[in-house]
Amino acid sequence: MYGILDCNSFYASCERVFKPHLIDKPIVVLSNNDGCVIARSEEAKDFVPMGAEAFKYENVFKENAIHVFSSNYSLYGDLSTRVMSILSKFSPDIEIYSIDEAFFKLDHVKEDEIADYILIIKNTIEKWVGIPVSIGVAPTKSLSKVANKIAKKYFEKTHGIYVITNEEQRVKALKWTKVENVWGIGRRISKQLKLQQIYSAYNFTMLSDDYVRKKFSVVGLRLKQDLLGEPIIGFEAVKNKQHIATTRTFEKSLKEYEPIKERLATFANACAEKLRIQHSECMCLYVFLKTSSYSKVQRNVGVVIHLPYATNSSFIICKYAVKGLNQLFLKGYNYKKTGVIVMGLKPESQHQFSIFEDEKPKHKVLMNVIDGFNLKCGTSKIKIANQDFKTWKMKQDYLSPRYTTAIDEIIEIKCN
DNA sequence: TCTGGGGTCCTAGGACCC
DNA sequence: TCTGGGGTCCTAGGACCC
Repeated sequence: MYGILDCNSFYASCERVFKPHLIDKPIVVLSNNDGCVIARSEEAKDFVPMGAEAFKYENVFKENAIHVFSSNYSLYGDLSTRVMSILSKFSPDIEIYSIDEAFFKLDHVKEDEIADYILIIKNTIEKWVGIPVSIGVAPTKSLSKVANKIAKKYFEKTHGIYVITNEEQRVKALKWTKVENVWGIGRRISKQLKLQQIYSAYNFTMLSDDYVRKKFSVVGLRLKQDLLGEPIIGFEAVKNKQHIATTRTFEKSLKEYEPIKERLATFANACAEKLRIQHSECMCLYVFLKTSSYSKVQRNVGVVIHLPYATNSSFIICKYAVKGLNQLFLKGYNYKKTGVIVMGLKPESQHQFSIFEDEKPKHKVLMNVIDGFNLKCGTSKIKIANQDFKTWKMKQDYLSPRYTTAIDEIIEIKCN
């Protein structure tokens, strides 16, 4: 049996952990630069759609006494780690699927004890971390997702947990599930399915293999079989990333070359650091530069740069990223976003030397020292010279403290 | 003035090999 | 009129996820 644990309104719940007076109050959390809504508590869902532009909804926030937060990834990341580590005490086999979700196996639990067991998991996490969660269990991953939806939807009845064990429950659950809510069926495919009068997940599983295969490829076919109760979608091992991106929208648009170069250098450096964390090197970079997609005058350009040898040196990646920018930058535009994506990743251990290279990959020792120092003394204490001394602030007008990861932002308790 | 930021997998088609 | 039968690798684009 597969379980999926999903934190309820995760970012909003994180904000509540240290502000318990917000329990039962509507909360929204905004994206970087306070751009749009990326998380809503249950209470806020009726007033604000997902992705709503913050500046358009200011009045809605006020009128409905909605508490607004800038995203605080230090806090969410740390609380996520705590949730996952508790879950891993209850199951030897977990697959962290996203910041707020994890699949886990329950082979070690007898079938008739599963419901009790997952209730203990749920209660423990709520008690130890303070994050409410929902858990669905079923014979396959895609069915566990369905079970999870039921657990959330009928909270009063299910207390946030639901188990699909037999065929009757499976069919009932799939008949209840709208086809567009199936994990793996997105907007395009659900639209096509509805044109064929396929409205429920159950209808989808009744289509012929041939038709599904032809129309939606092996991906669709695997999903169908998984929904039928045959575990086809397996556990994913933790793998190194195949590409790594660092991209940001600027708070205000930038016209001049220098500040954009600084941003890009910082992003290139960040990519290099991420590469070193997973012990990979990259063979090429993609650099892009764009104006706001809402502005009248558009410039939206990118370039792939092949490196002479695989590297994860901040200096080299940065140097080539700036070379890319030099090809892309034209004066006279209001640029709003730039970014670097490193691609063609290879394990460091399989470094292919070239005839002109030293016996050690470039800057390896130096990068080790820099990473070690930054780890010990704080991120970005050592930067490269293309970067500014100052920290670029994004718009974060509603940022809560990093209660659990910064000692000077730790919660204060006033005692009489 | 204001509109995140990451990822994955699959397929078709082109270019090449024998 | 007719023109085989395998392969591989790479890329762009489309679909999906959070």
